[in-house]
Amino acid sequence: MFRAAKQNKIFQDVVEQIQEAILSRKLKPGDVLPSERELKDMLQVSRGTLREALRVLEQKGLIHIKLGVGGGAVVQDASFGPVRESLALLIRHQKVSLTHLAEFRAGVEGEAAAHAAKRITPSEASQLQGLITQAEARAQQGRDQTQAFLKVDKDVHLSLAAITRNPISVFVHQSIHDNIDRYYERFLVMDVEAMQENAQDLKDIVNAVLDGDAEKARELAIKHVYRFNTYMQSVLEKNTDPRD
Amino acid sequence: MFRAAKQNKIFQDVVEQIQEAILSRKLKPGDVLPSERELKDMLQVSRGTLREALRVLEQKGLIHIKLGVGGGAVVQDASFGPVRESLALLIRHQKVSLTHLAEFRAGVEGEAAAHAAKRITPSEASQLQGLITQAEARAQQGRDQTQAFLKVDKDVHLSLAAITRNPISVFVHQSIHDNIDRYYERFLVMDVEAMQENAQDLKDIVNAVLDGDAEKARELAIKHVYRFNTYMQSVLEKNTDPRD
DNA sequence: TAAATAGAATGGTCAAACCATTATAAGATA
DNA sequence: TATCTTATAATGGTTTGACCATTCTATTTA
Repeated sequence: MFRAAKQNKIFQDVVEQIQEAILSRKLKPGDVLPSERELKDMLQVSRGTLREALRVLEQKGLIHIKLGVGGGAVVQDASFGPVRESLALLIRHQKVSLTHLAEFRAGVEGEAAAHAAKRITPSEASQLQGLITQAEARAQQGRDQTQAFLKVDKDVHLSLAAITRNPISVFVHQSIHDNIDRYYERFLVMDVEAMQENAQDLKDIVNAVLDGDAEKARELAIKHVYRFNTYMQSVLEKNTDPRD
Repeated sequence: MFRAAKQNKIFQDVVEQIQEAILSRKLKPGDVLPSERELKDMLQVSRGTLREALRVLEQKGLIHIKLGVGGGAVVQDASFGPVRESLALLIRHQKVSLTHLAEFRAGVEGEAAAHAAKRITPSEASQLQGLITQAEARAQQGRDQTQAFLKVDKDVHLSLAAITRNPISVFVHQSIHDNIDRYYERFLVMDVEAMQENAQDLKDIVNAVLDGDAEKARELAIKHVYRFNTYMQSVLEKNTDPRD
C-alpha cells in the first residue's frame, strides 16, 4: 500500500540531487561543480560519501572528473557512451549468437538503408561510391585483404546509418559492429569469391540508395545481412577450434 | 607511438579486475564476493577505494550490494536495467526524439513480425488472438481506457518479439517500450477512432503472422509503427504545455 | 513450540591526514 | 622584454581508523 518512505542511503540522495540539477538544466554541460571539500559542506556529508555519489554520476555519463587546480566534476553533454557500454555488456554476458545478431541487424540495417535512400545528399553519395570502389579493390586483392575488406564493409554500413541522421541507428550500428568485430577479427579469412559477392551486394544496395529506391534498398540490405551471416557461419564451422 | 602505460586510478583497476572475473564467468550470478574488509586486504587497497569501485560495478548492473550479516556484493545476472536507464537519460536530454525511436522501431518490429510468422506455435497463436480480442474491447470502451489499450498494444509487440526467440529483439523491445511509456503515460488520451484504427492494425499484423506471411507481416508492422507515431505526434502538439 | 532478545558480521558513514596532479603565478634567464 | 623554469596552492586520489545501521543467527524466555 505504501512505498518506502525515504532513501536511507545518503549517497543515493546526493546522486539524485545532482542528477536532478543536471536534467533540469540548472547545471549545464561545461559547468564545473564546487570542489569536493566545498560540496561536502554544502550537502553536509563526508567526503567519502560524496565521492561515491560522484562515481555513480560519472558512470552514468553525467559528469566527468578533472584533476588538478581548477579541476572538479564537469557536467557532460548527454552521450551514447553509457548505452553502448551497457549494451556491449549484455551481449557479452548473454553470449548472444551471431545469428541472433544477424536477425537483429537485418531489421535495423534494412530500415536504415530505406531511410538513407530518401535522405542522401550529393556529397554523401560520392563518399559512398568511393567506399564501394575500395571494397571492390580489396575483394580482388585476395585473402590477405580480408581484414581491410571487412573494415570497408563496416564503413559502408556505418555510413548508411549516419545518412539516416537518426542517432539511435548510428549508435546501434556502432554497438553491433563492435561486437561483430570481437567475434571475427582474430582468425577470419574470406575467399575471393565471397568477398566479390559481398562487394557486389554492397554495390547493389548503394545503387538502390542512390536511385532513391527505398524498398529495394531495404530488401537488398536484409538479404545481404543474411547472406553474409550464412557465409560466416560456414567458415566458423570449418574453423571451429575444439579448445573453445 | 605508445599508449598509456597503466591506469593510474586504483579504483579503475579494481573495477576491471572484478568485471573481468564476472564476464569470464569465474564469478557466476548469485555468487557473493568476500566482505569489504577481506577484499581490501586481498586487493591491497583502502576500503574507501574499494567501495568506489563497487559503486561503479553496481551502477553497471554487474553486482548488487546486500546489507547485514551474510551480505556483500552479489553477482547479478545480466539485466536490462542499465540500458534502460541510460536510454531514458538520453531521451530526457532530448538527444532522441519520438520520431527517431519510431524509425528505429519500424525496422526492429518489422523484422520481428516477419520472423514470428515463421516460428509461431499453436499455443502462442491462441495467446496472440486473446490479446487482439482484448485490444478491440478496450478500443470500444472509450477514452478512459487509453492506458489499458496501450498496455495491450505493448503486450502484442512484446509477444511478437518473444515469439522470435531472439533475446536481442526481446530486450530491445522492452527498452523501447519502457521509454515510450515514460513519455506518454502521464497525460495521453486517445480518441475512440484512433484506438479502433490501431486495434485493426494489430489484428491485421497478427493475421498475417498466423497465416505465415512474413513479408506482409513486416510491411504491416512497419506501417503500424509510423501511423502510431504520426498520431502521437499530433496529439502531443495539441497538448504541448508551454511551461515545459 | 514460538516469540523475544542478544550477539556478531557486514555494509554505510564520518573524520583527518597525506599523496599525486595540474593551472597559475613568481622568478630566473636569455 | 620575452621566454623558460620553478615554486605554490588548489583539487582530486588514497589511506587509516573509528563508529553507526542493518540483518542473520543463536540463545533465551514465555
